[in-house]
Amino acid sequence: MSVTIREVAKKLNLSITTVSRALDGYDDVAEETRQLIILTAHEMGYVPNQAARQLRRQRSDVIGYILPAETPRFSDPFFAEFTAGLGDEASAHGFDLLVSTAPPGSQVEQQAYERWVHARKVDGMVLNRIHLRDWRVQYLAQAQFPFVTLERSLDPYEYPSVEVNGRYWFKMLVDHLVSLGHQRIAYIGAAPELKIQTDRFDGYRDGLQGHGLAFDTGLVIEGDLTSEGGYRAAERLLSIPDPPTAIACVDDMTAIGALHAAREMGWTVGLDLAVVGFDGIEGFEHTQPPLTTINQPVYQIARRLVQMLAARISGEPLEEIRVQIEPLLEIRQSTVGT
Amino acid sequence: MSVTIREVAKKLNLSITTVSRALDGYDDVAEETRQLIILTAHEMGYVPNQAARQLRRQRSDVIGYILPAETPRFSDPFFAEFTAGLGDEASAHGFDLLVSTAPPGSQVEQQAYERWVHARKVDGMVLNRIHLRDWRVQYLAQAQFPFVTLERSLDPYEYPSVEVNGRYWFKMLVDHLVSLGHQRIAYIGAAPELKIQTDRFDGYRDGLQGHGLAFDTGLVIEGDLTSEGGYRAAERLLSIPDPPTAIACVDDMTAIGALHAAREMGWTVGLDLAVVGFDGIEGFEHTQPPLTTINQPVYQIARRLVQMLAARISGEPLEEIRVQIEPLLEIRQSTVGT
DNA sequence: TTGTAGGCGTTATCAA
DNA sequence: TTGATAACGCCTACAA
Repeated sequence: MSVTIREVAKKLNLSITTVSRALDGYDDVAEETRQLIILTAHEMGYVPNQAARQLRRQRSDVIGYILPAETPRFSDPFFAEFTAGLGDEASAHGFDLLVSTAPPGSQVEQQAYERWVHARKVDGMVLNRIHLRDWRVQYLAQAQFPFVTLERSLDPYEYPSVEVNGRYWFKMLVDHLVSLGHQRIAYIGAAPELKIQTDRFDGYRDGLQGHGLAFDTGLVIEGDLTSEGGYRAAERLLSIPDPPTAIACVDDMTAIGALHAAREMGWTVGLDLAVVGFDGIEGFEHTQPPLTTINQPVYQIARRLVQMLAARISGEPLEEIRVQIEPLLEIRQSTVGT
Repeated sequence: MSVTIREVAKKLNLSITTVSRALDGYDDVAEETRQLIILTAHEMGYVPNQAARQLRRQRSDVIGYILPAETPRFSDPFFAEFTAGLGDEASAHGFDLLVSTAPPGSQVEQQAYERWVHARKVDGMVLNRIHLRDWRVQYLAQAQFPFVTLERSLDPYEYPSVEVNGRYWFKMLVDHLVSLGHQRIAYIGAAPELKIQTDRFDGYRDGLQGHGLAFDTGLVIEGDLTSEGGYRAAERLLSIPDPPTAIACVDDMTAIGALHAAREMGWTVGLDLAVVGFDGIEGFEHTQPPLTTINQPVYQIARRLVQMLAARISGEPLEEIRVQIEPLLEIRQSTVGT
């Protein structure tokens, strides 16, 4: 076993109280004593036991993130970039990051939240892929447990969040497509209970309506936020008698799949077909062809979330509780191919 | 605060012992009592406090991974895929994954190891980017703390690891290049203390020697395993009077940078210049042009490591302590462009 | 089959 | 400035 505070105290003929306080930097320990303690503790290789400290102080200095995915995929670039931001900013605040993965709405997910939140394994949680009505938000809000979210549910609670106006910016994408002359614009979406789906789909319809274009349910397909889903959906869309000239995808992963399908079916994306995504995932500017998208700074958003969470945990007031992030319309060759 | 075992016991007029045992599935509790306890505990929303349990049982059910990077980048595809494997397999064994990031050899790194290992925040550690002599390996081995590594240091300890024969497979890359007629083959490497650098560089020289090609120090540059490093190195290599016709890169990220630099300088990679990488990072088959590389299953490797670590932690014997993984030579257009 | 009690290693209260 | 001592919540001999 490791060396305990008791052993350090015994060696110095001091009480554990004094040792503890010296090490924690209280000012009611004689400077001389403090130096001696610090030195000896270091020499003996003393490191405070985290479990004991945690039990006593009622906090863990850990924040948690449970990746909401059917099949656990940290390697999805969105999650990778998001997790990166969480990890980096957490370190900066003296927190460690505990991660896991669970299918949304599953038993596993509930148990994970219980184990972490209720059992105090973490001091705060980060959520994304929020649902219109989200049990996680309800659970955490009711438990009065610190948490932050990317996007907000409709549940009426006060909690810090970062948002991007998906409706407004998706409309921008449609505007862009229309300005290029497109009239038949398809939409590949996601599960209807997801906040981003609702928002972006609304933006899609706003866009059509704004230009007097008819809304055609035959041009709307539900994907699953993976490239496979995008692939299958695009395959279907491009096989109908009167195929669309443009495909607007709810996110970049979906768009990648659509690009892939289109290429395989002999279309030249950027010329006879336009494809757009939403997210601005790093690295996706190198797809073939480069993808037109709404670029939101995922990494920065994650860091911002952790900053807010840290403030929440330490009880500091937040200047802004609902942060609005402005993304950028990034026009690339998937819509304006040479 | 959350509800404690004591409150459950009080409510049922039972001792906490009985409650504890019933919940932990011991068989010396009357079936009737057990059912009642389980029901009430659930109703009251009781979840055992992790800190207390951890303090008592002397384990945390957490495994740790500290990302060895100068600047914290979880979004580097290698780390993303690696972390993905760790997280997924950890879940499967009932472990959570604690992640952080620290510059190799830094104070921060040492402190992180102390905090996690010595202070028992984790039950085991996963290491990669191993050095020829690696203080982490020495530290953990001497502390008799469970850990596993991707690649092995030369330190003489017994510990589970997964390896890929970098020397052998890098030679395969060179063989491939030579078979295409290349005579001036450059090498962009990494810091010399890294095991992968030594191995792969040895393979590079083996390759040259095997074909009677001279080793030219002017064609060797040290990169840093980032695409920026690869970019700068390739820029220099392609600016010398008698530039190489092929560039072999120590890893895929470096190769991406090299591709980028070459393209910007007007070379057509695959035709007037060949570029190869090493790692087989998922998604890099879509670079422009697709990258010839040694494809090692990073995700699978990570999972295997966690399996071994889990066995180590629970004290189960390991059938194999040094696992050798066979990667694949993946020939793509960066060497055989159309 | 159930209960009592000690201790895991800290921190914090209070007294000296 | 320092020291006894009581929690924190749980598990587990051991006793009943």
